[in-house]
Amino acid sequence: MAGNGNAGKAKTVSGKTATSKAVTGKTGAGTAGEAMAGGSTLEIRSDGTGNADILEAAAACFMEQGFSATSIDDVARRLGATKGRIYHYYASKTDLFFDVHREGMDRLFAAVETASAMPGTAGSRLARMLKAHALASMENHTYIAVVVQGVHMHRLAATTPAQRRTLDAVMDMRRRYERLFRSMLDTALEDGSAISESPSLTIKAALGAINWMSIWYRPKAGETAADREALAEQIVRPLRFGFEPRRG
Amino acid sequence: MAGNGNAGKAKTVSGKTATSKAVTGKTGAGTAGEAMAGGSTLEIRSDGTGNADILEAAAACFMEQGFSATSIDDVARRLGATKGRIYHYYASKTDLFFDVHREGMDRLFAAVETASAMPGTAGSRLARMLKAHALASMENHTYIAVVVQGVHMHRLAATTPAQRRTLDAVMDMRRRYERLFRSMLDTALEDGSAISESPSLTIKAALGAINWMSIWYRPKAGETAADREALAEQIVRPLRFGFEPRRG
DNA sequence: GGCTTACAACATACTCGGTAGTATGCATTT
DNA sequence: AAATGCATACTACCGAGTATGTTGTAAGCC
Repeated sequence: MAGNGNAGKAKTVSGKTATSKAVTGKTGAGTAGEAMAGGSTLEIRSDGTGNADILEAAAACFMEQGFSATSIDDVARRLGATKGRIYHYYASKTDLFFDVHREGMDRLFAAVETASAMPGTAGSRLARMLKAHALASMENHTYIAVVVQGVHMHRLAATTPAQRRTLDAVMDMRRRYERLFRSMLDTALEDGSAISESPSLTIKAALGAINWMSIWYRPKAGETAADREALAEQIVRPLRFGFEPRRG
Repeated sequence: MAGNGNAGKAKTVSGKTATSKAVTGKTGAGTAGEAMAGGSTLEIRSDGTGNADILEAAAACFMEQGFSATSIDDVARRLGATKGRIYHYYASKTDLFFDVHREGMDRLFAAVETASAMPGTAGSRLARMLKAHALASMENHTYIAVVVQGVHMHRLAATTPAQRRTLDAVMDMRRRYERLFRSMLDTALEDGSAISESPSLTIKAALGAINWMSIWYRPKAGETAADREALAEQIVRPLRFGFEPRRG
């Protein structure tokens, strides 16, 4: 029963001893301990028609009220639906949250990896990545707000058994993401296109400055892509050059 | 009844139509619209013997689990006490949260205002303030984690009537705090001890980078004051000089 | 200095609304 | 006719706030 090849419809489940719907590892026979890129341990429906709306509504609710203050009924209400619809796709509120988180991370990865493949010195590529990160954070700010919240989810959802696994996968995703920036900085340090006394903290400072946008940034009415572009540029500039005047 | 000079014991209350304990504005007859530094609209006991422990426990719980996931019983359990003790001093969970928030802001103000009074160019004083902010954030990281959460409290606790006032006071405190940095940067821009194309975003980036520490920073076992000093220095440095190499 | 009174500083016991999760019903599609 | 894609109805529990009881202690009185 568990592990049949039916890849058409898999409810997002985490733990539980239930009989029919407990499907923890789905895509093929995943050996425990795998950490594939992009595909976490939890899974959604294949065609994202129904879920996209749910994800969108959930992301908005989680952003506005936070995880625990958001009720499933809140999400359903925003959808113009009821709990039944949500629980048809997700086994628990936590699973829903993690799926929003995963979606957000996916979008970040896509944006930043594209930027990292651009030509130029490692230093300028790092700047591009930071700008891409800022831009993606603005364009998907509801999802990214959830991603930010997810950092705190260390002990919170550690209740269910295999739910812990999905959380580990999410945490791993975060680490890999930060490593993307870190390794680019290391390259830049080697070829002299960047300087840093403590690369780890330099990255944390830069990413922190941008992630903090999820606190204060809200899209203005009539905001254009050019506006966001300018904003991203202006938030990255002080990180590149600092506020100390340059002489020479 | 309301507004008597009894400054010895005032329960922290926000709204409510209750008879005996509704004391919203206490220190003298505060005209509505005042924005005094340090003294918010809500108030605690004068001698902080009993509350200090409550604040400490509450800050720890709020940091670990967040506001809405923390129950009053959680705080009481950490205190080795019961609800009764907490509700003896605070009228609601929200009031408790705001008091932790206020305490955190008070400590930040104290640290940064001291730093801003130091000699040197405006640019170097700004750097000192940022470092002081980082240091205070580490030394009071439980409280500061609550302060960070407080940013999201816009719509959340807007339920009770006069509770809204205390929230406004808190928000005002935050703005004044950021303005401390902003005006110092403006001074530095005038005398040429700092550069910035967009002062507002430069401040947001710098403060964001440091505030983000409340996400990843946790005191190590056996950590010394010198360790924190070094950490503060290393987090501020990239903000001053950037990661782009300086020529000349 | 004893006695009482009153209040502070809690603990205990209870209410009651909200919420996660479940069970089931029902229409539509395949 | 079987499964999908929901909605409706129900349960069980947790948690905020309240009401009330209990103990220590300082104050007033003689």
